[in-house]
Amino acid sequence: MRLTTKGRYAVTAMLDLALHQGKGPISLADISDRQGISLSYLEQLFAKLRKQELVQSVRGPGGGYELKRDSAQINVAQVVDAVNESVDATGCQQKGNCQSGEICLTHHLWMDLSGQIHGFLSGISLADLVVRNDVQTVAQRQDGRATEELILASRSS
Amino acid sequence: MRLTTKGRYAVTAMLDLALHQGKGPISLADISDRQGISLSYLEQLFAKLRKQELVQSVRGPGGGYELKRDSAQINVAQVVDAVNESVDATGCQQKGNCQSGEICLTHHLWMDLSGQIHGFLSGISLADLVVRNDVQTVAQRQDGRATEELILASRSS
DNA sequence: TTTAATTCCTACTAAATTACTCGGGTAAAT
DNA sequence: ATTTACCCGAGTAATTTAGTAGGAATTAAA
Repeated sequence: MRLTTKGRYAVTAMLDLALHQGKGPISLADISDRQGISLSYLEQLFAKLRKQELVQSVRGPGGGYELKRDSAQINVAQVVDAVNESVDATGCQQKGNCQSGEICLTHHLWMDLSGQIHGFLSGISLADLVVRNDVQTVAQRQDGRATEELILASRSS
Repeated sequence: MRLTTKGRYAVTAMLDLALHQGKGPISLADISDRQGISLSYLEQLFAKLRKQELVQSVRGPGGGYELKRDSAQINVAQVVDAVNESVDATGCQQKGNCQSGEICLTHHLWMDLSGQIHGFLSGISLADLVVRNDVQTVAQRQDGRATEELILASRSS
């Protein structure tokens, strides 16, 4: 079962994209600033997200990334799956060869858990997250700070 | 979120204990043979399980481990928690300081997921697992093989 | 047409974690 | 006494994560 910073970063970045939808492509530099994720690392994650056709890119100045589908059509499980291998709690990638070719004592338990997690995460779309109160609050804080930094930067120039 | 071989081994070993309950203490060597887990590694895991008072030990010849509580009173979440730090999907150990002291955009999502996983695993006791068909089948295979090996060993001596 | 912004791509690396091994203890039964 | 088993701490190889580095390709705008 892998659910580490990698998967969390991916979901966070995708949610950032969903929140700033309709303003043209969003650059990874913006996401990096807002979410505090290293730019190079974001590039690697978005390479995978693009392969899975969850985002599309626009190159050149003013370019960036956009969701390839509507935010209601992208769920959290898809995003995590795109960057991790899978939301899988078994040790055998569900093959059932966990104990020298045969299934181990707890194989079905981990299969059930995997199903549970996948069911939960696939039931939550980016659109669902966007309208959540806690997400709105944090997003406002992040956008506010970004604006603040812009003002500070323009003053000092 | 950590759910790796470590946690799976712990649950498997505890289930082995539950399956062979009432036959006196079970040695780690037996569990190692049946479940294909390194003996030394099992020792480390059982040190933690003992600290959490999930098992008790009997030293000396004929010794081993027994469940400290009834198998119905021990759930899978407790076992995983005993060896991993926790079944926690957040990156901040639920402290909410994920983004430079404040909560990150997806904090509540991972809190919810953690709750979901914990709820699922804490709803399954060792006793529940023991009576499952798939567990029974594998247990029979494992016990059968152990007996077979005994016969082969006695023949070659 | 140059410049700058941006994605794209590959390789490398530091830190952490996992999944062990090793070597010696300590307690208790025979 | 000897053996069986738990107990304990240190060390280690492999893997993964998280991130760096450097550059090439693309394209909008100056």
